Amino acid sequence: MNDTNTSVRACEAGHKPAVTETLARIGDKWTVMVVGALHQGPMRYNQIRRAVEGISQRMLTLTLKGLEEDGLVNRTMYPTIPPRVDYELTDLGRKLIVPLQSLYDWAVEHRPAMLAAREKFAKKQRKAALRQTSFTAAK
Amino acid sequence: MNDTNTSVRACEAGHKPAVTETLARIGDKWTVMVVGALHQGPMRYNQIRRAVEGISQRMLTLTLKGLEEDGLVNRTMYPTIPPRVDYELTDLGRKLIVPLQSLYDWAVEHRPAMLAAREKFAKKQRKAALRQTSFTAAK
DNA sequence: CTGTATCCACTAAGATACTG
DNA sequence: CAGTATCTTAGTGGATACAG
Repeated sequence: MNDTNTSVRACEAGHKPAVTETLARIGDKWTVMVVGALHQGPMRYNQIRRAVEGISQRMLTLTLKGLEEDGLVNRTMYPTIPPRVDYELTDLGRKLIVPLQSLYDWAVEHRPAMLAAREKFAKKQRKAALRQTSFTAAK
Repeated sequence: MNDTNTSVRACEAGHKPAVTETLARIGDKWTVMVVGALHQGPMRYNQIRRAVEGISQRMLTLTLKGLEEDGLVNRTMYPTIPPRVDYELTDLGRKLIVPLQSLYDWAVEHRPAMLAAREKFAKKQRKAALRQTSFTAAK
């Protein structure tokens, strides 16, 4: 979501910046959730807000602006009273769903393994901590 | 990288937390780059550091610890002098490369479109800004 | 060589209040 | 309804120094 000042010079090799930069946008937590919500069709501001449930106005506005800037969503404003603004995925945005979906699938499929690994890791850490205490016990 | 306190209750529908949580880990900038570097095979600490080029010791250590905790990389320590520590992707980590790759491909393929969209957006913003100045001119 | 610990700057994000 | 503005806080990340 930030400018490309700090992120870009982080890596110089080849076209890796492309991934980094792109991931910085679409890998963002709120971005993913908003795109996910919008997947179902065009939505209004407060509809998205309710769908995502937990996002603040600020973050929703920023996220939508970023997505619009990158041509991933289309913003249509009806200057009626009360005002009405629709957001919908562009072609580009819809294409993004594909890799996002595969990431989603990976997450769903391998989350048990990750949780198990974390359990196991925690146990190893406890044993290591115990070994430490026996050294530092006196103090 | 944070705990699941703020993130989880953000969405309530189905198993969406899985994505959120997982994305928080693997969508991280450094995580992606480290996994990418490790893709080529087992590497030592400073090898990774040089490969990623731009990562600080702190972030590399934190990233590796997170990856190890989630069972994505394997850490092998040889208590020799000087010490030597190898990191390599686990099976789980190698599987992660697949969706990551599709995201990478998406980034490479559609980055031009995104950049173009950003250009176009900037122009629209400039016009809007000009309209503003004519209103606020006096002040 | 492979880390850990401390300090510091920055900014991202939430809460709140206000505008068109 | 759809935002914008501002304040405050918590976390991220870098630099440096030091330890095993």
